[in-house]
Amino acid sequence: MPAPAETTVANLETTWTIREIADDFGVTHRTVRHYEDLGLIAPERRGTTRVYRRRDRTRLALILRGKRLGFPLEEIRTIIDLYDRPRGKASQLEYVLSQIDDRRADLEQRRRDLDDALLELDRFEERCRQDLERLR
Amino acid sequence: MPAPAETTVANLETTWTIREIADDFGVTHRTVRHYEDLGLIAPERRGTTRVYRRRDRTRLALILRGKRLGFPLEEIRTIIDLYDRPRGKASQLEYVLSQIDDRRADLEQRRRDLDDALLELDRFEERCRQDLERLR
DNA sequence: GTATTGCTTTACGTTTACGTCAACGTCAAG
DNA sequence: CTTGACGTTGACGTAAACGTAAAGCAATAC
Repeated sequence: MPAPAETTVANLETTWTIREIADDFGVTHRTVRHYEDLGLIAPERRGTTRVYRRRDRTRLALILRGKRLGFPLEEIRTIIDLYDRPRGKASQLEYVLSQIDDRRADLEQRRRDLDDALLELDRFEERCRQDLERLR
Repeated sequence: MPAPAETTVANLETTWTIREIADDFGVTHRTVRHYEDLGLIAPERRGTTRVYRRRDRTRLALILRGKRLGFPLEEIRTIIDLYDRPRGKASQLEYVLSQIDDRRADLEQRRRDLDDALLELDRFEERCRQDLERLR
């Protein structure tokens, strides 16, 4: 009988170098370090070398998705901070919940824009297809 | 009996100054001129003064929506060009249709990202509400 | 041992998307 | 007729998001 606990531990303790995660996510190491400069990720150090773990990968994925959505890095940082912020007291939780509402409003505006753009694209394609039909 | 044709013509011929459309869309006149420098809009001139018409407003709306979606201005220009490109011949229409597919793929990726982000936000809010509940 | 490879920091360069003067033309109001 | 109010064209400034080049340490490869 194998010991899944051990492999789980091994997975959790798997580490990556800066070049490795950069390659994995299709960015340059310079980009990763830039995110660190801005405080979006904070890898451990073994001596002077950066050591990246699973949680760093999760963060990087969050950052890159935020970028695909067109958010500036500073705003992405506030989002990450929001997710990471300690929320032991009720007042802190209330604040976090209000922030969540703000973010949701933003995302839903984007979704409206996106759906509009897709609808327009559909109509435009339809017109093009009809034009093409008429040429035959 | 009123003459709707006249009011239609009047509407179509309504013009605006740079400051007016800028204010209407919540941007500065500098921004509008910047878009003109990049070839995203091309207002008429009465002498040296820019004269904006309905189609310029439509374009500006397109540009600003593109920006809210996080597209760079150069990419927005290619999109506008796509919509405006002459497509008399079949080969041109074929090309436009292929471009449409590319754009749709892009937009749908964004929608996936957006839906993921909204789902995460929902789950996070749920956790926060439960934490808040436990404090009572 | 030295050469290569990969990590590090420091620092300046670049592109995008405008902001911010400066200097000038023009037209209606006082 | 001059004073605003708005228009125009440069030209330079700036913030964000990295790119790039210089120079150094550290471990493995030969």
